[in-house]
Amino acid sequence: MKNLLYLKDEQIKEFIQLLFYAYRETFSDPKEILSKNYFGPAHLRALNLIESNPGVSLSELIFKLKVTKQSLNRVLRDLIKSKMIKQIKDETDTRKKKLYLDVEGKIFFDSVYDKQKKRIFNALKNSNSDSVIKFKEVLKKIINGK
Amino acid sequence: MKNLLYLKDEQIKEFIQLLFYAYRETFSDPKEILSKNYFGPAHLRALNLIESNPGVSLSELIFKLKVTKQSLNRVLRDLIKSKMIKQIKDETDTRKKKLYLDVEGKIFFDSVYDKQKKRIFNALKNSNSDSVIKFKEVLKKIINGK
DNA sequence: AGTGATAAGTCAACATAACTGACCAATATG
DNA sequence: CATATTGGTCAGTTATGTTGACTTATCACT
Repeated sequence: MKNLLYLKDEQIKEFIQLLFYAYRETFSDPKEILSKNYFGPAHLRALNLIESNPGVSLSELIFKLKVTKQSLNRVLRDLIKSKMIKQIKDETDTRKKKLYLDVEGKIFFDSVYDKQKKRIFNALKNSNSDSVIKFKEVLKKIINGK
Repeated sequence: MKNLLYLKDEQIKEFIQLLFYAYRETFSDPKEILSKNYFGPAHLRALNLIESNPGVSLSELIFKLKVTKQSLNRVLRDLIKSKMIKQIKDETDTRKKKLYLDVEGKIFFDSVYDKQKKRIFNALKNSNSDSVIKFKEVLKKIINGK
């Protein structure tokens, strides 16, 4: 625990590379399915987040994706036009519009997720529950810490 | 080991989200330093790879980054013009040009890496050597497997 | 009831980084 | 010599991001 000698620059640099590859590969898997519907990586990122956070508002989505609302709006327009997502007014604050996958979107996302899932599942299937939890903890520390 | 009941869809979906955030945060840290030199994320990805793989050729870099040579060439032109990287002809195959960080590039990369390092280091400093190795193994499986 | 903040949406102009396709030159390899 | 490979370029296009300005509706507060 106390011995940090193994955490050399070369190790950390390798880590940075691995993060890049892992992200890129995971988000490249459904590329063909997406392009059939004229969607790109930006649509995938939005779909993933809306699916994981049903009822998320536009401003929350902007915060999570770290893009401008003008940029995100273009993507959401496409997704709404093709019935992938729907907006429902928040009851308590009617300014807010909550975003959900629409019926077609759920079907579509299933096929998208199926592609992404395989890669992660195969990587984790030989790890025990404890390793998976630890893995997530480190990822969360990377995200929250600095 | 055999019990995969914990590997539910929700867990895997969370994993996919965490990979997105972890990649984005790690590669956002040096944004300001980069923009001072009129560099963007594409330059960072190239710099990271050339630093980790000194002597890499253009075609190898294209393969690693999964972009077209036209796209990569624009980025490399910028980096060469500002003396960040240099090209050296391969002795055995003079068609190939090996890419290295140039003197200025090494100094510049140090400041870039310093930003990226903190996030990873802080996330891993409380993990033991064994966890770090396991973490890398899973990342590599994600990259290579499908 | 009025003021100011917030949420969503839009228009326009622009920058970055990706793409396709068509070429060319130098060099290596059979 | 013929062909493949490596690197480089030009031109045009697309996707996704940016800034800035402005509107509308709604909420929250005094």
